[in-house]
Amino acid sequence: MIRNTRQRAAVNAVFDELEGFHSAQEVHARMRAAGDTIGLSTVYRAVQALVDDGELDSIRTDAGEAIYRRCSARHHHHLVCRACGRTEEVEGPTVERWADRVAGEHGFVDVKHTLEIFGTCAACHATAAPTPVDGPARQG
Amino acid sequence: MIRNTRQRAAVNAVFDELEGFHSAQEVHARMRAAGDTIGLSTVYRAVQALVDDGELDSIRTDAGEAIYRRCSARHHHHLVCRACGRTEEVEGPTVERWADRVAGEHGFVDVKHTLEIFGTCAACHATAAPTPVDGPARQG
DNA sequence: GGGGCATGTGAGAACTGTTGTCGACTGACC
DNA sequence: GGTCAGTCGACAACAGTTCTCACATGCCCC
Repeated sequence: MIRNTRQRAAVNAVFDELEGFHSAQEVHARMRAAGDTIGLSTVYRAVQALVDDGELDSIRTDAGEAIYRRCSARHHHHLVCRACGRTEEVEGPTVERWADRVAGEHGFVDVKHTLEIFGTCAACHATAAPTPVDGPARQG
Repeated sequence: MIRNTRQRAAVNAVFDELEGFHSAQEVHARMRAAGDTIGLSTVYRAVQALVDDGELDSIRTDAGEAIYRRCSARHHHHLVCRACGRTEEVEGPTVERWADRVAGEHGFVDVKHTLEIFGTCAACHATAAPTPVDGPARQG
């Protein structure tokens, strides 16, 4: 039996309010700052449950930290500003087809792929800013 | 001044011998097993230096561990078997163009992207095997 | 070839993000 | 309201990585 608890709903609500990707630690800190007494373990559990339910998408930063974002259910990719963390969902049927075809040509089955695009958004390009979300160590 | 040390050359040599992706810990264990007295810190330093030099490519597993592989210099992506860790380099000019175009349409500049394809290779598909290299938590 | 010194090394501590543990709590079903 | 499995929260434990610091050594200059 899966319960609807106050804590889980609260974590869910936080992602409703937030734009872009945020780490579990960040969500925890934000909730504690807002007066919520939720534990860090609970935030991790709630976030993972939401990922399992398909409510959130998770990616890993270059630093190895998992970050999360409320996403649409359909398959898509992310265009992430490495300066402000702003995220756009983008769809690429071309890429899906290409990935499936290439995998098939090499005899691979049960294929999934990860694709994230990192760049500097127009707004941040004008004003140099710090780097909350790291891009890839190397193009690959 | 960057020195040519025995240790750095040894780490480099290990990747010459290895196929597929391997973690720093794994390389360290392998070198120790071979009688080398290299320290773990040194392996991390050497590996990062090689990544900086473009000699190695690094990606993160879903578990957050950084894994490395000797790669060709040109831009490419990886097709990784999640059962045996076998890796194929694949090139996708279609994808490169798509990523640049999409980023451009959203006003993003200085764009880089990560793309990894995870699947089960033909050989492993026949024989169920354990999972040394995790795929993505969710397609994205 | 030898001296000097900046750079690299290695062992282990420290740090960070994440997961596991355990007693207490609580929401759903009766 | 009673029962009990699922959940909570504090904290310990864990894994991967980075930092520290005393010591070693490769390279430049003579």
